[in-house]
Amino acid sequence: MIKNADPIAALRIETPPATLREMALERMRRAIISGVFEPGTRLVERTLCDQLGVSRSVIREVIRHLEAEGLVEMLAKQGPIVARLEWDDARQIYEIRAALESTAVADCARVADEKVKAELRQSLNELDRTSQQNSPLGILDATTSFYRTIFHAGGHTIAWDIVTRLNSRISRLRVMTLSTPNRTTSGPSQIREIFARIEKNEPEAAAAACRAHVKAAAAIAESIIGVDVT
Amino acid sequence: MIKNADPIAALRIETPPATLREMALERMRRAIISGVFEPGTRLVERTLCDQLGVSRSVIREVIRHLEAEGLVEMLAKQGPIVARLEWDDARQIYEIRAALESTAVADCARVADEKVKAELRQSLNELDRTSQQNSPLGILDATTSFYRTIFHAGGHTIAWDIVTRLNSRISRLRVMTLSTPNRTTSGPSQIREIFARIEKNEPEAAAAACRAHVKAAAAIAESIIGVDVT
DNA sequence: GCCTGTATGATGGTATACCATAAGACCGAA
DNA sequence: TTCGGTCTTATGGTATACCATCATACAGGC
Repeated sequence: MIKNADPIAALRIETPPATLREMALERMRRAIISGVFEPGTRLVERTLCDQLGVSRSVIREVIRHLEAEGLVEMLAKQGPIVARLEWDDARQIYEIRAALESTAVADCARVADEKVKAELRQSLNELDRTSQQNSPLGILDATTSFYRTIFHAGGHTIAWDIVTRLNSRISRLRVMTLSTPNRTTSGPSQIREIFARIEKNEPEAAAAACRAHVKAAAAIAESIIGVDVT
Repeated sequence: MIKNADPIAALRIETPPATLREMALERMRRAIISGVFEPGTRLVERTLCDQLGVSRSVIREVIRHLEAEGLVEMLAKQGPIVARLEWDDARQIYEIRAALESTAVADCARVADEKVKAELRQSLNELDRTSQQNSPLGILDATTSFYRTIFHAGGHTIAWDIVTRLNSRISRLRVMTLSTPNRTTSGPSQIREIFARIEKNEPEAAAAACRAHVKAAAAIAESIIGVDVT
């Protein structure tokens, strides 16, 4: 690391990112993603004020943010609700993920050095651990960190933002997908395949493996929710 | 069209989308995209209140939305500024566009019927007209409508949202790119190539043409702003 | 009994008031 | 002249007040 090349920068006092709004945003987002608020649930502003202990200004600004993220929908004359997810949207999201992730994986395979590979290996171990424990949330975290490493290694920070946002929109679906019995075993093996190709620096093969992985996830998702999930 | 199969639906009174916030959002977005507010410009809330004639609540919620869109950055303890665009970000955006647009183009080429092709042809005519007039903004509109048709024909509505949002972040760059002399001629010809492949329903060739088009745009953009645009 | 009109309460849209803080101007002393 | 301190003010963060509107419930007439 070359971090201490600039010791002066290290002196900077970190401003606590602790505006009420940011905290509320984080809580709300997690609440929606983790399913505390079901899709379609009305988000009554004054109620949220009580629940989060902040004023309506804060709540409303948070809702604007979540709206732009696609996690919240505004019904005219009725206010915000947790966005519903139609299968067609989910299908598209999986397609986009396939495109972005396979591109990132390929680039990662091109440039991956030992350091990156070590990080990936660590995520894989975490993945093994969590999938043996049959912990969907843990698997999700491990998978996330695996892909985060890949995207950042290839310099795809913006694509990573997009993927993160898309994933939050299908989070419930992902958890359900991960709970599928055969997924618990096939998922990790597919990810291992991606890593194997990256390790050998084979961009095309890695990308193909990645596309297969996403495609499999999409297929399982479709089989679970079939036509629509409200 | 089977529209009048349900004449009752036609009775529905369209709710005017006219909340102050939505109007303000639209104005602000256009102002930023069209360059009325330069990148880095501070967006002082009270000033905007006067300029738009609305209250701070509205302005702040609009800023939250634009922040989530990536058009506005928040500086801690300083407030919002118009997002700056680093070349690396622009580079990534062009890459993502290449991935999403080529996928959409390929799908469009697979399913395009006469109706879609007619729409595309119309956009192309518009493109010719505007590029002869040397009107960058007109060219942008025509190109946008060309791609919108493509994305919607293939059912890529979410990808279209993403691309739209990404494009707004590099809008200034796009206008500058379009003003380049050789771009004025090469751009339309590349788009015509894409259309020609779609017309013949050749997905692979269409996608390749699309990638070439985006790549060329990115190259010109890079040559213009080189290392960074603040 | 059902339909219609009305009243009331809940809710979102909008505006404004208050506060803490940080940046900049100003001033005085070494 | 320059450094340090203080004061002012601009600004964002937060809370609250007010209003228009919509949904629900209820009452009355056919």
